[in-house]
Amino acid sequence: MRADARDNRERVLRAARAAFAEHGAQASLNKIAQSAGVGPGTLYRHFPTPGALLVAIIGDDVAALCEKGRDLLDHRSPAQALRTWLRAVAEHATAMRGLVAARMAAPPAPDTDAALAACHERIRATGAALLERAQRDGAVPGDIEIADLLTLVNAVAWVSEQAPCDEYLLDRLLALVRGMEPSPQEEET
Amino acid sequence: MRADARDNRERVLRAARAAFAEHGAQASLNKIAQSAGVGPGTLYRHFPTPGALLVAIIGDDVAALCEKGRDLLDHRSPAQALRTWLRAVAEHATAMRGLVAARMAAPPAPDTDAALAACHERIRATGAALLERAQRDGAVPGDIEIADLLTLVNAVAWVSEQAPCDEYLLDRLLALVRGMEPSPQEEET
DNA sequence: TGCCATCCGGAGAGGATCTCCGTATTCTAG
DNA sequence: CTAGAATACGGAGATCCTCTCCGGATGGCA
Repeated sequence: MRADARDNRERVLRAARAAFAEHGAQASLNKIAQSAGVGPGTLYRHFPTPGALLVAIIGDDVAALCEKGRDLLDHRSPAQALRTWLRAVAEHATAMRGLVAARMAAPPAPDTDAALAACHERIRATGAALLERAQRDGAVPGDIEIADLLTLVNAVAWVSEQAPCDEYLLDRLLALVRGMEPSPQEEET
Repeated sequence: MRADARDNRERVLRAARAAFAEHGAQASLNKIAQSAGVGPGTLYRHFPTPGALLVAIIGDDVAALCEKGRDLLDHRSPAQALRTWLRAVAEHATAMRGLVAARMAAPPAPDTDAALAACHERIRATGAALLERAQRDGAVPGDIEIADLLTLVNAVAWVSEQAPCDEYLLDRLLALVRGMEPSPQEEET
């Protein structure tokens, strides 16, 4: 890749991050290109599909979530570790303001970009380890599947950001999920 | 209202129902007007805001849900009555293909149309009666609030329609909600 | 330094939302 | 029945968005 192309790619990515943080998923790709100082053609050449842009933006965050999940495998309370991690997933999804929700909430469809599917899989595998540990511990019902749990968490994150005026909605909704009931003593890590 | 205006309003409503059923929330209002045989100006005069069109479309369905809720108050199992009704709410939301999700999933914000807020309130009141009955019966934890429960159900409905290939996703996700665990013997009404 | 593969950027097609206002139609009063 | 007033229609058009295409600029290599 040529040096100028690499520069432009970085600038677009920075602009996209800022735009999505401010306007949510309905940020105009046009304006992202404009605020990055490139033409629309350049944006679409670097990121042909919305999924490509999404993966480029959240790739680092996904890695961070997976690492946090690995760390939490050592937590003394498996159930709390799972809850803490799922809450981090939800918060991350909320921070992306619908960008994640629109593309990642549901399980991958057959036509999903391969890179996006890979993100899904990494999150799923991390969550599966935490869930299995909590289930072996007996703290979480055994009939729960990680894919459904993640889908539900994403849905909760999505709906929470529809009501930005209610900052506790996310926590209340998470507490409505089986296996996510907070114990009074426990606090987050 | 003039007779021709009333006719046009009905035609727009029919076209809108069909379009939303086919294309989901992102149906083009332009094409709705076109398929109704009216100009865009006419559509926007009758329904100045998206909320107005939504309320006109789902008004009847909301009434039907409330009536179903009243009927279920006589059901022998309060918990199952609540579950059955919430599933009906979710199915209705799914049938609207994102139209409801986009506008009704979250609690009403201060700037919500009054009519839309009224729909919310009618659903909430119906659900509150069913929930309270189930809670008195001891079958559902007492710390659950109906507004949160409905928000969660709407979120579940929204995410389920993102994955149309998985027809059981809605039921699996609902089963993940506290107080919604199905008992093996019970069946729906 | 000069050439070529690579990349840029903006014009523009196509489509959506929403507004405005001249025109047409319905209703009503005489 | 008719004429005027009130009401409603509808489409042109302003504005924005997505996405494509290609002439021209530019970086990297021999």
